Amino acid sequence: MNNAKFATALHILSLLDYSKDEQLSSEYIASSINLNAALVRKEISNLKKLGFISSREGNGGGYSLTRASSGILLSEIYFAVRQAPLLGRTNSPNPACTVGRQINTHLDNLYAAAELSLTDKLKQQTLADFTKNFDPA
Amino acid sequence: MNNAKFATALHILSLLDYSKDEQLSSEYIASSINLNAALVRKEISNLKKLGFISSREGNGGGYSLTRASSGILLSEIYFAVRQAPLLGRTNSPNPACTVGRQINTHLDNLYAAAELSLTDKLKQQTLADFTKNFDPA
DNA sequence: TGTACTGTAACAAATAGAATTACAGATGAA
DNA sequence: TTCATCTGTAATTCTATTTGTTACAGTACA
Repeated sequence: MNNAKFATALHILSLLDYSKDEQLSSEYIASSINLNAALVRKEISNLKKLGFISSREGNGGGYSLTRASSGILLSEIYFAVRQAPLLGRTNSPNPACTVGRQINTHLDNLYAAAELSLTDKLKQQTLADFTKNFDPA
Repeated sequence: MNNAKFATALHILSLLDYSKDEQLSSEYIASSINLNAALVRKEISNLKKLGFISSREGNGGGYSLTRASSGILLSEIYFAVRQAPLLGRTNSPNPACTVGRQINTHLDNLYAAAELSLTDKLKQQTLADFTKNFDPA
């Protein structure tokens, strides 16, 4: 995870939670994140598929949360943007070597356990918990 | 962490632990990982600085572990190769926006807590624990 | 003195990520 | 009905990161 997807997704969702009653445009969101509006729409398209966000096209349209932020776990957001193993990819080692032949199995187990401890932690906090950190000013 | 550094480092250290009494050459290690020998030497140069490995130049030279594998925590290996925040980088949001101005502080806190839960997990296992998973065949 | 190594730098290639542009389609309002 | 304002999405370029390659100086054993 060397990209900014998690930060971007959480920023988007925080904004939508923070402005619960309005539809926010991709342009507005993009200017808050300081990112291209098309990229925002792309990331939102992913978050829509997963049911976090709904959109309205056309004049006056925009985005809003579909679920209560108090029910959205940060771990769900993590899974929504996760695209690669947390600890990086593995190599394609030499099967003729005792260590090479077995290491990816052991790495996979280790990575799974490590990632689980991280997601367990993220499970303890909701989007609502996160957004209530923000000072209204 | 979208690279294979952790897997590579752990592979190198596993080999050295597995062949405790011999000096292994970068060529040998590279062929087990299926990686270029110069890259192996480069990663080893990092692990040397941190005291995990010592080397001997010249004919018959190579690499060996300097510390007992039972005293090397997997969390130490993680820190040795860590180069970016685990959950990815943050954006450079708009300071004129209430959310934008504050989000990186909150993200940093969250990232720190999440990473800690992962490293705590890795702390529970040593290199020796890891290598004893390997069947000798 | 030759051979087998490490150490390291310079460079090239491949891949991934981010940014840009463009435009079709939807929708509300004048 | 027509205009302006949006979303949705694809195509493309740009940039950074990661990996791979080559080369060669320096070290040490035989």
